This record gives sequence, structure tokens and C-alpha cells, in this order.
Amino acid sequence: MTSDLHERSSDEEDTPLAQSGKRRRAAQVTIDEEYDTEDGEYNSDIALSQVSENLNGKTTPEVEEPPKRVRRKVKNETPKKKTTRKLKKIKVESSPKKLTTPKSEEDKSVKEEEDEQEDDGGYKWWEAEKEDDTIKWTTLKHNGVIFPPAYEPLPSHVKLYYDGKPVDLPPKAEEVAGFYAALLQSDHTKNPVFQRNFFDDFLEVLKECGGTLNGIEIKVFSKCDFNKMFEYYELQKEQRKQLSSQEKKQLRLEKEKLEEPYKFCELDGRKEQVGNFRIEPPGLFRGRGAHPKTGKLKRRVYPEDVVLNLDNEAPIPPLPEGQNWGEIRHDNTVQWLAMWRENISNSFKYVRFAANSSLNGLSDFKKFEKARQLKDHIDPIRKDYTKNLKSKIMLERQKSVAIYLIDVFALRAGGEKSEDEADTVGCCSLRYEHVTLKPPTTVIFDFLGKDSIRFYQEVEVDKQVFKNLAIFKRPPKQPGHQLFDRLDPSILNKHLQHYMPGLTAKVFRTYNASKTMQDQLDLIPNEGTVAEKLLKYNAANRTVAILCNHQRSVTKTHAQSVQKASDKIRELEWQKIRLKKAILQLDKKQMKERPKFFEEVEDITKEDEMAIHKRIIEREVEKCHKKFARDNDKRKFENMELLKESDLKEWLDKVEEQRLNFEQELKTGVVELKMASTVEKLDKQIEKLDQRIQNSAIQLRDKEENSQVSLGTSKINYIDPRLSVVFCKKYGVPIEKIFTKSLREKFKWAVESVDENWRF
DNA sequence: CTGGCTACTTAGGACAACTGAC
DNA sequence: GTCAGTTGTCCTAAGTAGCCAG
Repeated sequence: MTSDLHERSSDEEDTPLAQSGKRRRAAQVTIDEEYDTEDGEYNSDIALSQVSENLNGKTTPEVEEPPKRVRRKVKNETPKKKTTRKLKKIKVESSPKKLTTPKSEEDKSVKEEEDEQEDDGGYKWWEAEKEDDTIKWTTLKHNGVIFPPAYEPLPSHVKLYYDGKPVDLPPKAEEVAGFYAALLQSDHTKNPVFQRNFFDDFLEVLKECGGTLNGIEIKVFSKCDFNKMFEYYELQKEQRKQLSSQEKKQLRLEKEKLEEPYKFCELDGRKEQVGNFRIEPPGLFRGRGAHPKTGKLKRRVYPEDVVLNLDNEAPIPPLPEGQNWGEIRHDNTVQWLAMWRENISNSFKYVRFAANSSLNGLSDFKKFEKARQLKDHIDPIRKDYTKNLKSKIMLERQKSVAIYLIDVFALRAGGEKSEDEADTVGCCSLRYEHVTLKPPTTVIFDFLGKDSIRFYQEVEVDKQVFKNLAIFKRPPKQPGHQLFDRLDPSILNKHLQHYMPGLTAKVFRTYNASKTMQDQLDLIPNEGTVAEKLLKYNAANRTVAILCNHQRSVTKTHAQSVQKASDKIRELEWQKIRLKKAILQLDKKQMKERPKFFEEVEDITKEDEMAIHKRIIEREVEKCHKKFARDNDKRKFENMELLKESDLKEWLDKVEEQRLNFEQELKTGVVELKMASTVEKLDKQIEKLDQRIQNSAIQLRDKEENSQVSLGTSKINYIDPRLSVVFCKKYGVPIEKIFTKSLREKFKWAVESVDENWRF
């Protein structure tokens, strides 16, 4: 058999359509038909040479077409107006009584949050027995949503400038310009796509409201100057910061009072917290990664856009005169209170219960129970996919490899994406260029995953997986082509259902994350201080985060703070050595008695010492200046006599004296301590320093290792909270050290239901 | 089947609040 | 008390997945 027997014959275009059409025929095609093999193992010699060609492919780029990105069918090619299932306007008849919270609000002027928890937390759903899970509630009452405040036009002296001239914008357009101005210092505004999308939408809004008010015609983005607007916002921010703490408190209280009615709802007669009761304010869409729509105007949402969901007896939240809700629904099979359609990708946004709500808790519990259940099925699944790596049917091989990748490297399912989203992939949507093969069995993954976070891993894989990946990459496939051209998440999930009802690709991530955590926790000895145990818990957490590729961007100040910390350690070490020298000065015999102890005295070079001296002196000088400035500020305020320059000089002289001492010390090697001391006292000090050095070193290492890893996501979504609870109970670590207040509430079901023998 | 809807889960960054060293 | 650095919360984007009509 030769290459023209490949399923994809050469005359077929590699259009997205052709690609997706091919999938349909996939099932019938066997490996035998496709590849010249007897046992389902394809001829690795041929394939490997092809592979390495691609690999060493530094040669190929010149020859090949630049990798084109072939995507599957484009959704919404023509953004056709959806069959407008027009939101029925239901006339609000019922008197819009305000929802009274179960207990009288006046009882407590200052709300005690902990107490608040007590009375609604009485219901322990995890101890109740619920049968039907398609019905989420029988009664649901709430007060609707908070709309963002109306736009307040800028004062007349703050304007957009066009080509150097002030522009009078109609409020609606000014608002949009303001959205951009506010972001002037962010990275978004440096992105040309963002600029263009913003500008297009801005012009459109401007046109809608009839153009500028002073006849200036805005045409070119580059002539727009948003600085005056930006400065105004900065000023406002500054002023807000300057408010006295009293005023700030006042504002906080007012906000609190306004929000109070929306924070809670009543579900089956119980008080529950609402999550995002604030409608998202208008602004510029900030898509992540290379999002084609980033910068577009996210339009304001009005009551007419909002669908409310509550029970049919529930009072309908009132609206200002003349305004109406888009629709009132009574759908008790869903867990949302309100929703609206956003204009960027035409999808829905939901107002839902808070993380600590019973319904969300229940879903969470079920999620982890499902993942735990996978424990009992994982062995046959692994056995199966290992076996099927050699299946004669292409589809089967792709399935097996996909499940292997999802299981072993915790890849996401990887659904199809449309052309107007950022180009990110998961397992099923991996393309040729995302996987590089390095014989014999090394694979390099390099692609952008969810949120355009880079997934880069060089890993060893099963031999047969390697071979299969080589097959999936075989010509005529080239960059831009799907690796798993027979697969999508729904095919995969359907396959997985056979092993276990409800099993889907994402369950593997939960399972492997929690399993890994359990294994890591098992390795931690029950000894040492709480701080030490905590450190080990975090290390375990980190293992999971790395498995799931949970990253965060390093802070701007990271390098600096690492530098600072390591400088501090060096300084401590220097101090220690200095003390050891002092010991030797006191008693020369010590060297013979404890040669090991004094070994490190030689470790420090003159240059090191000089650098440390310099740092200390610089710091001291700076301190003097700062203190001088601060003291005088204070004195000015209190109408006291100011410190004179001579006072500052006096301080600085002292520092200079110290500098000279250091210089002397460096020259002679003789350490002069401030106080007379004994060998014993110095030993004690050294011991303390050692401890401090160790602690600082651990902290530094932790900081380094955590700088790119985000622990939160796995803690919140992947690690069964019961693992953490058991850990705390068993190891005597207070749960507050691991779960913040809101996490303790979210995971209340776990905190209260588990004994210390529980295992994932 | 497939594609489009719909609902729900997972995600990182912005920003506010807190904390500990000085 | 002040400041810098850290931690916790909020915000909303971006995934997964089930369902249903054609």
C-alpha cells in the first residue's frame, strides 16, 4: 500500500470543510488501510524518518509554506440575528414588596458576619437526602440585581483632544472615550487590535449620537489624545484615597446599605447568599491573549435586557417608573437568579448563588464524589487505552492517545473554537505544530491553553503513544492540521460514559489532582511546628498546581524582592562569620576544638564583605534622610522647631564612623564588637542567626518556587476539600491556616462532615 | 449525527484590605 | 503611624458539557 491509499487523497483540499467532512468516515477506516502494517503497528522506520525530518525541521521552514492555521468550521459566519425568541414582557402586576430578610434587620446595627452564618447555616444539605436533582428548588425569592450607576458626564474642562483641539463629545460617546482613557496606562491600550476595536466602536457610538458637538470630525485614532481624561481619573482616584478614614467608612456603610437587599435571597425558605448580584458595568472588553474582539465596547445592560428567575409566587423586584424586566421566568431546574445576553460574543451572563450556597456546595460535593468514583474504574480504563494504542482502527488509537494525554498530563478536553476567539487549544484541538517529537520517546508540548496560558512540557511518553503521535502527524498533515482529526470532546466523553456514568474528560483533572494531593499528603510526617507542616502542605498543593499548569504572572516587583531577600541572607551569613571571627579572637584554641565549626570563616571573600558593608552603609544613610524628612514633617505639623541640616549631619557622621570601622576591619581582619562578650554568648548568637538564616532561606525558596505557580485555583476547584480538613485534624493544623474565611464557608460541607480517617 | 443553545465550572488579574517591620 | 509587601476578594473571561431540533 502506498500513500495514495491514505484516507485523505491528495486531490482533496485541506480546507476546514474537507477536514470536518473526513471525520464522518473515520470509523470505518482501519490502520491497515492507512498504513502498511501487519499487526497494527505501523512501520516505525519510515515514520520515524519522517518524524525526525520534521524535527530537525530547521531545514524545512524555508521549503515549506509558512504554517497556516487551519481551523474547523467557523461558527456564526454571518452573525445572523438569532430567531429572536423575543423576551416576553410580562407586565409586573404584583405589588413589589421588598423581600424581608428572615430575621429583623434592626436587631444588629453592626452586622456580625459570623453570627449571620449561624442562622442560615442551620440547614445541612449534606445530611439531608435528596432524590431528584433536576429540580433545584421549590421556592425562590430575591430582590433582583444592582445596575451600574448612570454615566456622569465629565466636568466641562476635561476633554478629549483631537489633533490638539478640545472635542465636545455627546455624553454617550464621551463615556466610551472615557473607558479607553481609564486604561491608558495598561497594556491593553498598547495592543493595536484593542485600539482598532475600541476606535471602531467609539466612532459608531459617536455617529449614533450625531457626531461631536463642536463640529470636529474624528477620523484617525492616532490624533486622539486621551491624556486629559486620564489625568482627571487619576486625580479622582487620588482624592478618594485622601479621604479621611471616617469618610471612607461612611461611604462603605452607604454602599453596604444599598447592597444589603441584594446580597441574599430565599431558597426553599432558607436565606442564601447571592454571588454576582451586580450587573456588569459597561466598558471595553478585555479579552485574554490574542482575542480578536478585545477592546470592543461592552454595552450597558438595562432592565429590559435582564431575565429574572424566581418562583411564581415571589414578588417581582420593583423597578423605577417606566422600566420593565425583560422577562420573568419560573424555571426551577436551573440555579440562576437572573441572566442577560452580552454583546461581545452573544452569550449569556448569569447571576448565580454565592460559592457558599447550598446548591453550589452540593454540586461541588457531587463533583468530588464523581472523581472519587473514578478511582474504581481507572485501572480498566488505563488498561484499555494502553491496549487500544495498538488498535487497528484509527479512531480507537486517537481516543486512546487522547485519554492517555488527559490522564497523564492533565490536559483539558479541548473543544472547538470559533474564529473570533483567541486561538487556544486543549487535547482534542491540538494541532500539528503543538507537538514536537524527539525520538526515541520524548514529546514536547508547546501550546496556548485556556486563558492563553502557555503549556510547555518536555516529557517522556509511552513508546506506543510516541509512535501514534508520529502517525497522527504523518504527511499530508502539516502545521495547522488537527492532530486528532477524528475526535472531539463529545466523542471522547461518550466513550468514557461506558466505563462510568457521568465520566467526562474533565473528571480526570479533578481525579488526578485530588489523588496527587492525597499521595503527597501521605508523605508528610506528622512532626515539627505548624509552620513547617504548612510549608509541606503548600508544597503538596504546588505539586497539584504544576500538574494542572496553573500559572500566574510574576509580579513586577518579584525580581527585586528576591534580590532583597537573598541580600538579607548574605548579610546574616556575614554577621555569623563575623561572630565566629570574634570567637577566635577571644580564644584561639577554639579552632582546634571545633575545626568544622570554623570552616565557613574562610568562605567569605573581601569583595563580598565590601559589598555587604556598602549595602549596610547605604541603607543607614537612607534611613537618616528618611527619618530627617519624616521628623520635620511632623514638627511642621505640630508647629515645633525644625531639625537643622546640622542635626542630619550629626547622624550621618555616625554612619560615616561606622563605615570607617568597617574599612578598618576589612584591612586588619580584626572584628570589633560593640559589647564585650564571651564565647558562650557568641555561640548563642550564632545559633540564633543560623535559625534565622534557615528560615529566610526556606521562605526565599518558597517565594521562588511559587512565583509562577498559582496555588489558589487547585485549592478552590480541584483538591477535594476533605483532604485538607483531614490533614488539619490529623496534624493539628488550624483550618484557618489553609482555608480563608470564604473558603471555609464554601467548603463548610467538608469541614463539618469528615473524620480523620477519611481518604480520597 | 451536527450545530447551536444553554447552563455551569474553572481561571487569572485587578484591586482592596490586611499585616508586620521599622 | 507609615509604608511596603502580601493575602484575600471581586470580577468577569474562558473553558466544559448536556440537550435538542433539524
